[in-house]
Amino acid sequence: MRISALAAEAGLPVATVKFYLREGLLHAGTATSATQAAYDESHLRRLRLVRALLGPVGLSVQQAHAVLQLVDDPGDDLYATLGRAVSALPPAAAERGDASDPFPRARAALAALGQVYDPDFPAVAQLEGALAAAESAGMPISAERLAHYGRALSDVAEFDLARMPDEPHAAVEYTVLGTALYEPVLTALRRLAHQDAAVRRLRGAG
Amino acid sequence: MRISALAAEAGLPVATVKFYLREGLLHAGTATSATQAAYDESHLRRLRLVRALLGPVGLSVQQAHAVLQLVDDPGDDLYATLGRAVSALPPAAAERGDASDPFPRARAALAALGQVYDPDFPAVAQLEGALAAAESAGMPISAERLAHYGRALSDVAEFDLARMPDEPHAAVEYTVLGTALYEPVLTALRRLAHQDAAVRRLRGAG
DNA sequence: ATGATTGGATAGTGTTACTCTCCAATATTA
DNA sequence: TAATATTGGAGAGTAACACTATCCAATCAT
Repeated sequence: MRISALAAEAGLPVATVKFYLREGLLHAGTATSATQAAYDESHLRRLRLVRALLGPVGLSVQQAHAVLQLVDDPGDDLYATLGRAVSALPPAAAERGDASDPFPRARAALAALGQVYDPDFPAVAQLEGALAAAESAGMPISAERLAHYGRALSDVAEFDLARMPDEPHAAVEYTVLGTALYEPVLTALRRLAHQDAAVRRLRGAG
Repeated sequence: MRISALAAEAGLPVATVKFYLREGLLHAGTATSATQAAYDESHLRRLRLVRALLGPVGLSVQQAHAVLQLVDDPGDDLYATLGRAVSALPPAAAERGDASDPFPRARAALAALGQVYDPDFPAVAQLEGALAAAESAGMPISAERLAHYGRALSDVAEFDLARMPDEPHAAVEYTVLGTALYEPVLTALRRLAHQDAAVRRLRGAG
């Protein structure tokens, strides 16, 4: 398969495929001569993944590159790799404040939930940022709400973890792509559940 | 309070505050002369909200404008206003396909969950887009997983709905800002719950 | 043999979210 | 009151981003 066929199958302009090659989002084809290379199914699959990450998931090219690199070759330390990979995904995290207690809101929240607090895990900074944003926007999150949310999402996490593959490479792919691809599903489902509940409530009232 | 004081309190350059005024994200101050205007607490609160929407929540200026306009004056139809407001938030939705069945994946998913399917509600298109992205990236979402996620988020929705104010204006503000500000909290909590579950699992194994 | 296509490089485009500069009118300070 | 600073408003400029277009000599297809 040459580049024009690849681009056509993926539904992209050739120029865009070349751009992804240059940016390292897509591995090069096998050269068959000085001015020709062959592409296969793996390139097509990768292109579809790239499009999903750049489009619906909303990653930048840089973020997608970071994520794909970790999926392609995860290091020895599975735990650290997962942390790094997930930190490449939006939303943006808070900067760490006071050195002795960099993420006070997140620390308190996790303590209340009875969960591990590790300031080096990037999602902690994300939680801090999200809590701080809600607070500064005048809609702070109550402990009660946090507890409720935490319970619901622990439930989701248990489900996901139970289905995580054992083999490290597959585990990283599952975790990273699962986070990137399934989070939008979760937010859409939340909104729809809201709508559903609202409709039932209006019906009951009307 | 003049513009320089307002900007200083909000921690923003004066030029940026002027930019928000131009873009309609911030209401004008009350003019005290041809070249002076006074700003008050309401402007400061609004600036904090705008920063939260543009920063951690990740809205574009356009999206933030749309959201704020609906919060500022919601129409008569509460249900339609909420739909419109939430549709202004990311992630991007799928385009509707075949006219007779524009969102097949979302329709099937909602049927399985026993929830209302209304193709005009924008979150349906978001769900379709997210499901399609996962599928085309090679990680389709099983019915089992969807059911599990749906249950967990219905739980979240029930909690939120029970706390929704009765007065229409307040209800729109609660729903829209709640969605914008609390969704990042939910995704952060999901990631942390994963980490927590993973740590416990590694500990158990090691 | 001849026209089209390729990989590779470089430059250009449209969008977004600011940021800078300028202005005459007004405030503040000396 | 004179000198200096700041204001609201408008327009142009900028940096990052994700492509997109153009060009080239080498090669392929017919």
